[in-house]
Amino acid sequence: MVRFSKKIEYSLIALRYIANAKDEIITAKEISNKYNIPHELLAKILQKLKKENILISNQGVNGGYKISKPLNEISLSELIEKIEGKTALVECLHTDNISDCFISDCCSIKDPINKMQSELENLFKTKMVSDFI
Amino acid sequence: MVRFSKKIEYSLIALRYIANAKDEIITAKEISNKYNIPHELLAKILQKLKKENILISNQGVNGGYKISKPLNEISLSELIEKIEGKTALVECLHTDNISDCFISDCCSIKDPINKMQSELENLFKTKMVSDFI
DNA sequence: TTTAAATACGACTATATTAGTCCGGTTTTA
DNA sequence: TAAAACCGGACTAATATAGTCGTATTTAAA
Repeated sequence: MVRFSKKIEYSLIALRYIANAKDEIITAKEISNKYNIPHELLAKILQKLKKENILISNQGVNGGYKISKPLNEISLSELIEKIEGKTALVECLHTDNISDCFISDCCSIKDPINKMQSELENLFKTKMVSDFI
Repeated sequence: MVRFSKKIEYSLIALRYIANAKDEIITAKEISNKYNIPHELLAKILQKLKKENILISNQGVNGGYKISKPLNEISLSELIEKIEGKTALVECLHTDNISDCFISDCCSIKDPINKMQSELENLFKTKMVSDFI
């Protein structure tokens, strides 16, 4: 019910590794070899992190990735959202279109779940990626 | 990444409904009709809740379910564990057999994730099912 | 004592999500 | 110009979740 996806797990591992290397450029291959992470999958994740401005990339031979900002400035919340997109605790919260939820009239559990949602989000906002190294 | 399963959602809806009915006996059919929840699925969930001593059941004609203890004595944590079983944030934490995790030597993210796990568990322990009605 | 309405239980199927692969590109350095 | 890296999208595989089906068993009432 609450579980990090592989993408998040691999992101944490990779970010830690790249950050530790300071300004040295790190290739996807190096990380995937070291941690036995499928190369193509990791490559995708790093590309995403680059697109989201968490990493900086160099193409071509001797290319690779560098960290673009300190890990204590990236919250778990931000990482999850950028990797997986926004998610909600229950489906009917996902869309603003409440009418999608055919039990909305009689279903009063929505509001408390909403509150729960914020509490979780707040918790994830206070956790920085740097806390996971 | 963090989302209630339908089972949890349906459990909350059903528990609330049954608890509100006080000592009146409620059938799975009544709830599934009212909230458009697949009957067989809800029935299974109620049977599980009975097995876990959250509900009391009567078989036969005029049978159904009653609540066995106040909802403010059932934590979200307990409900989730009883419905879905124990889960961990990342897979290698799931089993005690650390050696399963082939990156355990070099993967230092495990401990912080463990801590995160406890924080989430604590949060879920403080939330009672009664908070969701 | 039979029937109908309910729970009980396990096996099965369908759907959705997640994880991982493949392939054809582009960029860049040696 | 070749090799090594990133880039990107479509595809497949594996797993988890959601839902169905069939067959018992129990029990109240006709």
